[in-house]
Amino acid sequence: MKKTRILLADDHPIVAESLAILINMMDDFEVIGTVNNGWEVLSFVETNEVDLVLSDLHMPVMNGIETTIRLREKFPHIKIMLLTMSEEAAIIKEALVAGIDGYMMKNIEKKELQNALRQVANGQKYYSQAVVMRLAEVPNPATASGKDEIGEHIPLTPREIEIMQLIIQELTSAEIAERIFISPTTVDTHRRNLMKKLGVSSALGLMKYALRHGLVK
Amino acid sequence: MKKTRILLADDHPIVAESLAILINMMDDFEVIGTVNNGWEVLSFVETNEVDLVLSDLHMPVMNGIETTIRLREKFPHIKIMLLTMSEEAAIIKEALVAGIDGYMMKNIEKKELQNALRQVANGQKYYSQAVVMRLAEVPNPATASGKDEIGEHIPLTPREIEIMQLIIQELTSAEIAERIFISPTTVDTHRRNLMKKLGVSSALGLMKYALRHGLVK
DNA sequence: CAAAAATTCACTACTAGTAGGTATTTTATT
DNA sequence: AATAAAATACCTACTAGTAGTGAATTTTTG
Repeated sequence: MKKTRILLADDHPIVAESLAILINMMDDFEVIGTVNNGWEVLSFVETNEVDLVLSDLHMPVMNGIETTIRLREKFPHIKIMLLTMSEEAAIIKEALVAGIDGYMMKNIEKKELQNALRQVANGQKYYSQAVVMRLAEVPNPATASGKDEIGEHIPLTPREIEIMQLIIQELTSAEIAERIFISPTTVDTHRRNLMKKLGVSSALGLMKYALRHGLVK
Repeated sequence: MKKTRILLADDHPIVAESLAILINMMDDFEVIGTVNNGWEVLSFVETNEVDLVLSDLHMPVMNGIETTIRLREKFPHIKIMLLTMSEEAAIIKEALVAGIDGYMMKNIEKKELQNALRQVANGQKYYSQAVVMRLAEVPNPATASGKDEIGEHIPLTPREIEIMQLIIQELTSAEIAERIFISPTTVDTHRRNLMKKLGVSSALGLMKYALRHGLVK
């Protein structure tokens, strides 16, 4: 089986070297070169057969995104992954628009890196959890704080969920009763039980809860 | 090597069946059961050794997110992946908050599914490209149709917007009046004008409009 | 089977919201 | 200054939702 030929781009020699060692330990990849910036990437691929570029985002002469865009123009078949310290959403989005094949944080483990490389070499995309979390504006469970905004989970019965969804569809209690063949007073009972359980005092409160907990789209 | 035991949850039998066949063709996974909704997931895992739940998002009795939350409480070791048609950012975010291990569109290929399953079974997370693209608010090059369901834009006055936001915060007309130093009857007038303008007939309708048009977060 | 949970229904009472109409004052625009 | 748009305010009337309590029945669970 032919090894995937990787070009490393990083302005920190130590990082590049250790990455090269790590990758060369994998038996389906080989690092065929390391360069220090985007310009060198472009000139390297002119004269060498490269399958995948694994690049840092921040580089002195030409950064990873700029490099991606230019590489895409002349060598659309070459895969490009960014390996970076930055988690800024704006930057991640730029990279995605530029057509990046993968985006990872530098704190990943060997195994994950291998998976990521395989996936991208295979024509798929790869984005690490931290990237997705940042885009979703969800605090990274590993990195930070602890409590999240969703609040505790309160168990609702199937019937309650059903009725809540109908309430949110703006049906009146009478209409709900007709729809599911129960008495209007029963609907009101469920309604009150729901509000009491969830600690809200109106249909709006129910809707907010439902939205936060994915009970409705 | 022990196979990873997978439980499928999907309310469409055809989907579940074909998925089961597909997965059973992989030699490191086996489908040990298929169920139709979230409740059945919860009862199934009570009596069976399940390593990974591969679930649809939209299910009649209990949807994928709700299921995730409840499963996390009692069986934190079980991996959960959502396989769905929905690409709505809000839903994806809910799923992430709920602690989902993977999120994929239903249009993926076998190979990608296998990668995803391996990755998650291995303790990592997996998110398909469409998911990340949606979160980044980048139009998916593959899917990208264009128009979305936002509907026409109706001009609201600043005061109306202000009052609508207060309504959505679940303040009563009296409270709103007190807050912004006008008469309760005036608040009611704005309220009615809003509903008439937007063609809705309740505060819930107002909230839905506000959500669709980004007037509230 | 027995206990617990869920679902069902009814009664009363109160209140906030919905619906319609009308009218004055203030602010913005030409 | 004149007109249009927005914001203000009140009236009546009706209705749907909110709140408390109590209880019977069915389903689920141990």
